[in-house]
Amino acid sequence: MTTDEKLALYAKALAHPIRIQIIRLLTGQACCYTGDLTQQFPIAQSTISQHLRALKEAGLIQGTIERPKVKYCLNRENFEEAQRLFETHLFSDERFIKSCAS
Amino acid sequence: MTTDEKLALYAKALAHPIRIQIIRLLTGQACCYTGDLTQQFPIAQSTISQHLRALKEAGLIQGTIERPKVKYCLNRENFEEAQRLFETHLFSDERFIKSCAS
DNA sequence: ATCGTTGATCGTAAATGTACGATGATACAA
DNA sequence: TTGTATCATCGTACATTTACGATCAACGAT
Repeated sequence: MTTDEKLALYAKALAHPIRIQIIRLLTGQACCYTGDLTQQFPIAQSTISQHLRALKEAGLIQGTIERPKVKYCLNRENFEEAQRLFETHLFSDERFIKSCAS
Repeated sequence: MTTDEKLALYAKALAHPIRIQIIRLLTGQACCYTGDLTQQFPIAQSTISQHLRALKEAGLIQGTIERPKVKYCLNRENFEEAQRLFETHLFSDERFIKSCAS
């Protein structure tokens, strides 16, 4: 998978306000449970679960079972990779801006 | 529109490899024409045009007519806002990581 | 053994995204 | 006027996303 494809997948995982809020929550605290989120957001539990799966499949979070709950944390390694990709491959101003081609 | 919604919209605009590549191209040079992109990418011209519209509607690029071509540039103001939002609202490590709740 | 709690998964409907070829619009050139 | 070049838009087909309620699975408690 190319860098651009990776970047696009991370961006896709973040392309919904609920998922942004979940990620923001998890950068501000160590972890949370599915139940915390279903209380906090006015959407169905099954929809929350879907968003959590999207974030998990993108590698941005990980869940561990703590019966009867499931605890979610940031996957710090991948989250930092995403951060690094955005910063160095998209937002970097370091490159010389060439004059207009053709 | 909330900050999270803005972030999600910017992320959505970036959620495709072609659009990532277009943005990357435009951070490395001042501008490009639609024709440059249709040559460079192995997809139909109408599809390129669609991706350009998505980026334009998200505010990340802007086009100006230079008959018979159309010149696209980054919308620096909004692009920097996107950058700032990602850095300060998503990727910032500055906040204290609280211990696990509930 | 049955119940209760928690959260994932299924089935489904509506909306959105992605790709293509065809067509339309604009203005310059012959 | 009739082409030519460039790019947007239309129409369309297929896939994906998003949302919901219903159901399932796991396991501790009664």
